[in-house]
Amino acid sequence: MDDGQDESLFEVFWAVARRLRHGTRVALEPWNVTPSQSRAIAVLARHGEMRLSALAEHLRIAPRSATEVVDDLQQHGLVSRSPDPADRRATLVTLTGQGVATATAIHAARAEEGERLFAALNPEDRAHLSRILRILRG
Amino acid sequence: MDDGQDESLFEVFWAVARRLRHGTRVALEPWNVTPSQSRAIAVLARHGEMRLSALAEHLRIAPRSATEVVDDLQQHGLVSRSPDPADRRATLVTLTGQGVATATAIHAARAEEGERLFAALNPEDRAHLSRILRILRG
DNA sequence: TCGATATCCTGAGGTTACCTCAACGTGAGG
DNA sequence: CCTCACGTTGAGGTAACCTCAGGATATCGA
Repeated sequence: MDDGQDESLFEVFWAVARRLRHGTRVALEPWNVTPSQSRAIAVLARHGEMRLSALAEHLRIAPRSATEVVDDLQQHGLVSRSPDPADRRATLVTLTGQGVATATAIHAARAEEGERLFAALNPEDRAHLSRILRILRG
Repeated sequence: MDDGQDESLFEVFWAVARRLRHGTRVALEPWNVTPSQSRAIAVLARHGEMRLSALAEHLRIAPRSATEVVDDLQQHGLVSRSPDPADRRATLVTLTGQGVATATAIHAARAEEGERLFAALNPEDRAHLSRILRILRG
């Protein structure tokens, strides 16, 4: 068996990830967007207006599923559809003003949540963690 | 904007978590158990025979949902139901021999997957990471 | 220029993993 | 022994994905 040092790198990492996930979920509540909606908003905020199919690719979901996510966001007034002038088969998805506002608010809330968790570390450990995670990210 | 150092502790952590999750999913494929089934098996392997309701509590799902997970596992021959002699309203869920074997195999596969990811670190960084994660776990 | 073929989106309907609500059998205290 | 609580399950719902098929549009080869 493991002596408890080894077994844990995996387990402990998961435990911390769970804390972070939980915190994020709570932080997202005020905007009542679902996680998948929030992912879509983040993609649009980062890359700007794009086709439904491109959004699907970014989210790694089927195009048909992106249609549904966009339907929901549109109903909440966070995105708008418009025909792509370059290809009338395609529809472009764009963040509305409210969508942009929501995107930045969510981003800030997430950052703050991370901040809150990582606040337990002294600067030196933060530097260590940052460096090590970048190695692991590959 | 952030200078890329701060923004990332959160983001980079997620990226690593995603890698770990993906790797685990792949590592679990050979046993074709779903993630929720694997969680249930892990709980039973760790704590032994228990009531459906207790299992539900450990998994943080509704008792009714635990029924379904156990149905699936039973159909795959990994657990068995038996009436609780102490309270005939309750049913006890027990890992079968095959269930125990699957549990240990999955545990080993997960550990190996973690090993594979964390192998990129030298012993010193592993120690750092382990220590820091334990702080964050709280 | 025009037909064959490919691409983009969406309607219809399925799956998975959860949920709530109500009912049935059983236990326990007054 | 009667009421009330508890453990489990049937019925039915939801969210977020999926595939398949079809209509509209683009593109390419002859």
